[in-house]
Order: sequence, then C-alpha cells, then structure tokens
Amino acid sequence: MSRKSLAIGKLSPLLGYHLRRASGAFALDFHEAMSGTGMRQVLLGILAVVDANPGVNQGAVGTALGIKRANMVSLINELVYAELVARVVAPEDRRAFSLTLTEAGQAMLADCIDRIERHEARMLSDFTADEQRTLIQLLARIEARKP
Amino acid sequence: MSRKSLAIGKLSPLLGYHLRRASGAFALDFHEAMSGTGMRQVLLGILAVVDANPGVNQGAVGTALGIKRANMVSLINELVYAELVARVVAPEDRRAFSLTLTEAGQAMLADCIDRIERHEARMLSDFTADEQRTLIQLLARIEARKP
DNA sequence: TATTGTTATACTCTATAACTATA
DNA sequence: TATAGTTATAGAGTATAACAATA
Repeated sequence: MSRKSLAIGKLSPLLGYHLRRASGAFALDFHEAMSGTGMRQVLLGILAVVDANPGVNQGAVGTALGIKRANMVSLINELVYAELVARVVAPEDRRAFSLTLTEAGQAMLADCIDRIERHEARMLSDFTADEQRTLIQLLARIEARKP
Repeated sequence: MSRKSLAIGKLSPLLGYHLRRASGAFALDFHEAMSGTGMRQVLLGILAVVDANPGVNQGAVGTALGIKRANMVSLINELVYAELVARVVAPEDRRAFSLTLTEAGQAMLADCIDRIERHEARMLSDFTADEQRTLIQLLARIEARKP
C-alpha cells in the first residue's frame, strides 16, 4: 500500500516552488473556511482595505492589493451588488468612486476574519508564535521588493 | 507626488495574505525570467519531477505536484508536443503512461533552472543564506500539513 | 494630456463529472 | 470493482488594449 512519495528534484531548493505550494495549501483551506459566505481571497482583501480606509478610491484599493484597474470593476460590482460595499462618486474628483463598507459589509468582514483566524490557527498549529512572526516578516520583505 | 500607500488593515497579521502576495510577486518575476522559453511554473514543475523520476507515471507526477489528473492531460500534451517529454505506454501497466525527458527537455530544464536561479537571487538579494533556509523550511512545513 | 473607471477579450489554473480501457 | 488516463465544461484570477468622462 505505502506509495513512495516522489522526489521533486531540482525544485526542492527553489523558494518560488515552496511559496507556490504553501500559498496553494492555504488558499484551499481558506476556501473551505469561507464556505457559505460567498467570500473569496480577493474579495476579502478588498473588504479589509476599504474597512481600513473608508472613502478610498477604487483604483487605490487595487493598487494596494496588486489588482489591475480593469479587474477591479467586476469585483467591486460584486461587492456592491451583495450590498457589502457602498460606492458613491467621489465629491472631489468626479471620475472616481469613493468606497465604504455597509453595515452588512462590516459584519461580513468580522465574520470572515473570525473564520480566517480559526483557519490560520489550524494551518499553523505546530508553529510557535515566534515562527509565525518570522515567517510573516520574511514574506513581507519579499512583497516589498516589487519595484 | 508622494502617494501615501494604503493601510491593509486586518490583512496585516494574516499569514495567508502575505503568502499570497509573496507568491504572486515571485510568479510575476518568474514569468519574466522565462520569457522566450515558453515555460510556465506548472510546466517547469513537471519537467523537474520527470527529470528526478525517469519513467514515472503521469498520475504520480500530478500527485507529487498537487495537479489533478484531468488537468495533467493537456499539460503533458503540451510538453510532448514541444518534444520536451517522451510518453510511452508503461510496459507493466498498459493503462498508464511512462514519462521521461527528451534531450531537448533536459536542455530546457537546465536552461530554465539557470534562469530561475538568477531570478531567485534577484528576488532574494537582501536575504541572508540563513534567512532563505529558514523560509524554505517553514514553507515546507506548511505544504506538509495538507492532509 | 493624464487619470479614473469601463468594456471586451484572452489565457491560465483549478475543479467536477462522466467516460474508456485496462487491471 | 478499482485505477490511469481522457473529455467536456465551468469558475476564478490575471493580463492587455481601446474607450468615455473628467481633471
């Protein structure tokens, strides 16, 4: 029965490979954790950034999260349609939209953050608090390296 | 001119968020590094696993890399069509395919690994060797957590 | 002219279900 | 009946280019 697990060869010393696999594992469990909420990783990112920056422009949210303008459109449409985000023309620049969370959006964010905390605790159950901090700090330095 | 960068709020302590962003940043630079080769992250993973396990079955490669059987089909087709992978019916199980790298496949893998090493060196230029090892080890523990 | 958001579009990755041929 | 691979299909993320309205 014991199926010998395969060698990954030249992939093993490559950080990019491990990043991809670890990120995929997290995404999969994240997806399960969100079951029933309708939320996905991108949407939750947007909710969190709008929450932290009420009145922020649509484009600025995209920039903060690495989402292209063109792709923001339908994502924001989804959130507005779900009545989680309110979108009004920005008074000081009528080209732009000013975004805020609705009450339902705030409740959704709070619920999802709860779920995510349990999901992360599950994924990281054999990591010390120190290891978790180290990991986040190292990853944050990689993100920052984007020119 | 200085555009204030936006707060990411409740995302900041979430490991999953940082994993996703760091993995995305790596994927983007990986893509540039592969320019002209026609290789992508998944395809390179397959080449590396076939290289490390000559004669391996198609399904086993998928399992090792977390790729579903159904999705392996067109990926292997691509590699066979590009004459990087040779696919023959497995002598001991005629349902299965036995995969090996062609000479062109070995050359492609070698070229891409060179490019990837430069790409990773670029992404990790301000990381010590110790930090890189730590990061890989922590990530590998997350991958292993997949049930 | 530059910027904000929009539309249209295409490619890739991933997922499920139903099928075939071998075992 | 179980497994290896296949087909068809759908959802999601991301990319580019051309456009309208506003600055």
